[in-house]
Amino acid sequence: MNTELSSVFQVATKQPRKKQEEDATGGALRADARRNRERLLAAAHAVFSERGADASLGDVAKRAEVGIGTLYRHFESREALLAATCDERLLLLARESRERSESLPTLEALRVFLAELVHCGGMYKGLAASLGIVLKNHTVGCDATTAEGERLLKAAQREGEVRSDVLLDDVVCMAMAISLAAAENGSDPKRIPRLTGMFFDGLRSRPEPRGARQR
Amino acid sequence: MNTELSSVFQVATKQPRKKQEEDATGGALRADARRNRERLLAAAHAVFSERGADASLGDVAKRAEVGIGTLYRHFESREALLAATCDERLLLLARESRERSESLPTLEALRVFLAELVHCGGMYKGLAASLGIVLKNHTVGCDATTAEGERLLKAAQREGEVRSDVLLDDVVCMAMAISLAAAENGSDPKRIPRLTGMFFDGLRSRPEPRGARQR
DNA sequence: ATTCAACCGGAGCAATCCTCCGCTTAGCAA
DNA sequence: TTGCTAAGCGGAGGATTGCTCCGGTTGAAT
Repeated sequence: MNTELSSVFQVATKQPRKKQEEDATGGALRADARRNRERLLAAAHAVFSERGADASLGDVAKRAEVGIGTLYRHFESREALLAATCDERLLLLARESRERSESLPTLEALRVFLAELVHCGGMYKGLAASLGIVLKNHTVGCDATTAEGERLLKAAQREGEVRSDVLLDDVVCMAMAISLAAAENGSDPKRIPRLTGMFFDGLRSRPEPRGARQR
Repeated sequence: MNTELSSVFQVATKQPRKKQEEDATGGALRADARRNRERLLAAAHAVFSERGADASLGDVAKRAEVGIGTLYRHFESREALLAATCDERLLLLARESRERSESLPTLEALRVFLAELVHCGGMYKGLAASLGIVLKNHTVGCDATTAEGERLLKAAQREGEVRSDVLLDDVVCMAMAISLAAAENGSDPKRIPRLTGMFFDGLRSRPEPRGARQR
């Protein structure tokens, strides 16, 4: 939680040794390095898919037919690797959300965004637990998703639809929780929409002062 | 994380070998066994307090001046040990809640219960991540807390104050999430009440039909 | 005092994480 | 082509930790 989801903040993501210019996609790498990076990503996706987000990194390296040292050189930590592995998906999430928000009311766009985030947390078993840390890795996808979330939230708040004191981290955290709950075995399938809905209602600005309504 | 908070359900808690009659408190144990059990609990509390809920169990045994085997004989898993360690606290939580609910409106009692649960999740660093599993251990305290939560929730639902489709697990899960968020370093102190409040608003029955309210 | 089920303890195996450093090679310049 | 060297490779190995197993010990009932 687990493993360690003890301290939930940090920054991470450091490319090979120096000169990473071309951002996290690995642009300025030597040919062999680039090839290995791609192999690692593919292997990671495969292994995480079938064994969960806390699979052995040794297995990932093995599957990529690469030394464990190589894995660690490319990805500083499990979270960095996870972030890189989810990158495309997150990028897509952000892009689609942006498009959607042009034809949807802000609040609705935010709701779908949240639902997608929850869904993303279920990408690999156990991913939800570290989604918070993962999103802090400055990957193209992570940054895009974070930015988009911030944008939607701020907009909804400007429109008076959402409590003004809520932070994006609050939202991310709740998305994690919901993903987590969804992963419980024996959990009924309606739980996700139920929790998402509840959370969303709580997010909204209060229409009436509230005190009223007895019993 | 999770360590490892991958699969979140299970039952656990099995006393020594057989004849545990007197429930989890360890009534029918041999004198030496009982003594060791108590030492382990004290040590566990100490170690978990200073190193977090995912501290090495070897350290716990060492601090208790007991073999690691003894630890595992008494507590089947880390979660069982955690549950036993939190037992008193949970028992108190349940008792106080019950008393409180006699002088408070149900909804308010439920709110305080939730807040207390969140607070309890912060008892040891990293405890929140496994609170769900921990509560599933059939300890006196766990059972009492679960029962009390169920009672309050059901009552609030009967009174029409809370959505009728919500389950206790949903509530526990959200409490975990909030505890978790509170543990982030750099997290502002107002986050807990904010999140608890939001969650609570979401929990409540909707007064209006739904569609209404524009903007 | 005798007996034995219950209990103790820690050696030891297995799984992981992550670092460290000697060897290899891509890619550039002459 | 050849030579050079920084960048990259890879895996041995130290350090943790989890958990099991079993020979030896002891409480307590008779």
